[in-house]
Amino acid sequence: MPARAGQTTRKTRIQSANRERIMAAALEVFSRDGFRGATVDRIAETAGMSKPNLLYYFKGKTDVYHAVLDDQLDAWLDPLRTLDPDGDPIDELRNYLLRKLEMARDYPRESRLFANEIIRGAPILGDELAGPLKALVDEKAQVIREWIRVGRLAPHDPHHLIFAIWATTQHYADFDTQVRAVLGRDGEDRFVVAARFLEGLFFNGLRPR
Amino acid sequence: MPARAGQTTRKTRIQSANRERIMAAALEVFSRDGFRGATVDRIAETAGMSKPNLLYYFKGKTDVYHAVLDDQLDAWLDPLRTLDPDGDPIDELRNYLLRKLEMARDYPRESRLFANEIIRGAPILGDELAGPLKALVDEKAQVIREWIRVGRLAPHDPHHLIFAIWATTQHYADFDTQVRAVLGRDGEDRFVVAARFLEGLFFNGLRPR
Amino acid sequence: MPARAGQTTRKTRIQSANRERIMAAALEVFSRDGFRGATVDRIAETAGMSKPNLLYYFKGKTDVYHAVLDDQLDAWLDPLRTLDPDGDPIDELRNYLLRKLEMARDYPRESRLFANEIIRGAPILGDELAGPLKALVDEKAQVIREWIRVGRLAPHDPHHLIFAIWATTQHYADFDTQVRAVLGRDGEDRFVVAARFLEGLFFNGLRPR
Amino acid sequence: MPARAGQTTRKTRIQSANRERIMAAALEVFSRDGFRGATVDRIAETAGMSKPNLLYYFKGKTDVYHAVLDDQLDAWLDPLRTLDPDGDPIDELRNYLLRKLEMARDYPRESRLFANEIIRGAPILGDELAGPLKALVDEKAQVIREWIRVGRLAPHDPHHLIFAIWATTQHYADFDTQVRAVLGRDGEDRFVVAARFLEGLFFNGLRPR
DNA sequence: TATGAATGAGAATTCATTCAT
DNA sequence: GATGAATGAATTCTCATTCAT
Repeated sequence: MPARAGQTTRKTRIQSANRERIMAAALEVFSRDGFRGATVDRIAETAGMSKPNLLYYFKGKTDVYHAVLDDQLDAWLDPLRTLDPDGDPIDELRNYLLRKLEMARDYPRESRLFANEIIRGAPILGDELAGPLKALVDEKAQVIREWIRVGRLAPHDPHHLIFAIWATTQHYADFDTQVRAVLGRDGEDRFVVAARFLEGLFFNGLRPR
Repeated sequence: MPARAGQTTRKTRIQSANRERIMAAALEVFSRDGFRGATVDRIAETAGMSKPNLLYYFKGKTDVYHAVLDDQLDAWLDPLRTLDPDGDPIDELRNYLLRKLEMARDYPRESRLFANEIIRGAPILGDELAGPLKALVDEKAQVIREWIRVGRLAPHDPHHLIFAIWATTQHYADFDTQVRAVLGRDGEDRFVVAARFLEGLFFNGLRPR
Repeated sequence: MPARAGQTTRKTRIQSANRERIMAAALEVFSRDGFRGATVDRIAETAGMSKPNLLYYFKGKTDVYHAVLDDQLDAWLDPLRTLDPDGDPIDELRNYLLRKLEMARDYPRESRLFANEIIRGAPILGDELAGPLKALVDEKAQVIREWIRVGRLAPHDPHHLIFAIWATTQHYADFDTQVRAVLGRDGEDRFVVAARFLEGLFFNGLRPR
Repeated sequence: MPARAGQTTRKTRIQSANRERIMAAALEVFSRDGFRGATVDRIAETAGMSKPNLLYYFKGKTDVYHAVLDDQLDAWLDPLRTLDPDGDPIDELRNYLLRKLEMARDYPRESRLFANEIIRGAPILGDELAGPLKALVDEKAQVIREWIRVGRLAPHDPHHLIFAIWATTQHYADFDTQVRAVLGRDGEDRFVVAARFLEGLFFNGLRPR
């Protein structure tokens, strides 16, 4: 292997390793403090590097923020993409619901990152929402609509159904502080109860059958 | 009545009028920009007064923030308080749900104010959540539990039911940007559809009956 | 006199006094170090105030720079404006030349300020040059052209004549360091000699008559 | 020739080639942005090499600046050196004047480089001005003085005559922005008109003969 | 020689808060 | 009560220079 290739590889490794360290730190800080609340200093410190060195890898605070959002968006929307038109409607939606809940449990920072961004009015992600996200949701709404048409699902507005799944699951990440405060320290794991509850709510509703 | 008393009264009136102007402005600014993003300058400007004058009425930015949160909290929790143990369970919960949705429509700033606070980890409201809020929710959970016990409601975890109502309704305030982006400009008023959808979801569930 | 008026007056006085202090300091610093070389810190220090206080009066470094340029431009062009079409051509031009030389002697900072700006490509003053300045020069060029037409002045391009007057006089301000270095410490006051020389050069030329 | 020697030779060639590339880039950047406004990054980029590599050839920004000034100074003063005591005074001065004007046209960056340096107070070139430059000017002033003494030139201060030639010619490089703005887009080439004008001014003066 | 990586010292600007009247 | 003036503590970002290879 020629020296050049070796050099290039090592450089690239440091580059990507450092970019990843920064983005991990940025996820941590942005999700906790929001865009305005976050400081480059804190991100650099969290990433274990000097501020100017961080700015060697990213043009500025906004650039880092942008990169983190972009980096996470795909993974964040992945569960919805897997909703299979050919699967069993109840199974598909249950899986989606539970997978979203798992993500709220396992990736609360990502959830809060997006929550912060959207509450702010999505200054960065605005186009992404109106473009790719809307397209994806519209597509899946059509799937749900078809399921309803063939009588395999009770008739409900499909867009708002998706909103409801987002809202109820991400609530356990975004509003975790409140959930914990209200539930107190005792009792079963909140995510286990939440899973059971949401399944019951979504598929059977509150009215006794 | 002596002049002194009159003066005092007038001062008090100006005092409370100005405090209200400030808090209205602060609600506007804090809900839009978050705590860190908000500036005292902006609040003062929105309130139509000078910054030092604002700080004559409140000790500092945090103090204003505190006051606004406190001021709104009662009104914010009011709907839950009206949940009547002696009413019809379905009616009571429907009313609660719809009232919360109306509040998301009519008072989105309050919703975002609390959303921002809680996502940040409720640095100010922490005690309020673990104290009065938990007490209120526990009390109403007991009411729901009783309704379930007597078979007038399908068995679901009452705390998580309340979370679900909060999550699904406040979603239309906090994540309004995303909701609008996904729904696009056409179609029926989103709150009308949301009301119909949530009623259907909560009481009947997705499974065809 | 009502209290209001008194207050307003005092405020205005501090305001304008401080703005003047800042602009005097800025003239000093910008003319010495150029726009890039100047620092707000230095200007503030020279003005005897804190940096944030300076920024209370001006939006930023560029704003101060702008203000100083605007402030000086009028005075700087004043001599040219006084060129009187009805006066004696030789007298008028001699007066203009000598007045410009006096300004180079008495206001070298202003001269260098503009020199710096124009060498940089006149990023701020560009429009001013192509607009008002060009108009003024064109007008006076017409006057000179008329003097030539009636035979009271040897035929020379009037625009370039004005350039030559600018160049030769401002040279003693802008390139003072070089002038002093070349002339050394001894000898007659350089401005006295310059005045005599320029008068001789401009009106008689080098060729023996 | 041994391999070692060949290598050394090649290195030296690369060395001097790179030093020249750097200095060419530095001339470009320093003349445009001034010393403070110029960045090593920009010079390196313009030279097509990395910043650390540039700093391998020069100790620092100041060192590059120094080198460029030194490099250009000789060429810059060359026209004055050619002023021939034995030539025809009018011809000699005309040639000098026109050659300086050509240099302003063809090497405006060099002119601006020195202009910037001298306006700043010649922090680097100071000694050069008071030493070699003064000596050269004094020598040529003596030549001019002799021409005057024998009546072949009208009596004018020789130092200031040289200043006037510098000022009027370099004006077209240093203040090019202003010259263009005032002259507008139309009309004859400004250097052609300037040459004709300066010749007329310097040798005949403004007063009709 | 050459360069990717790293950093300390600024520099501009913002902002909560205080001072003085 | 009200406000113009003032400031210290950040905070973002730039840049000359050094390090390590």
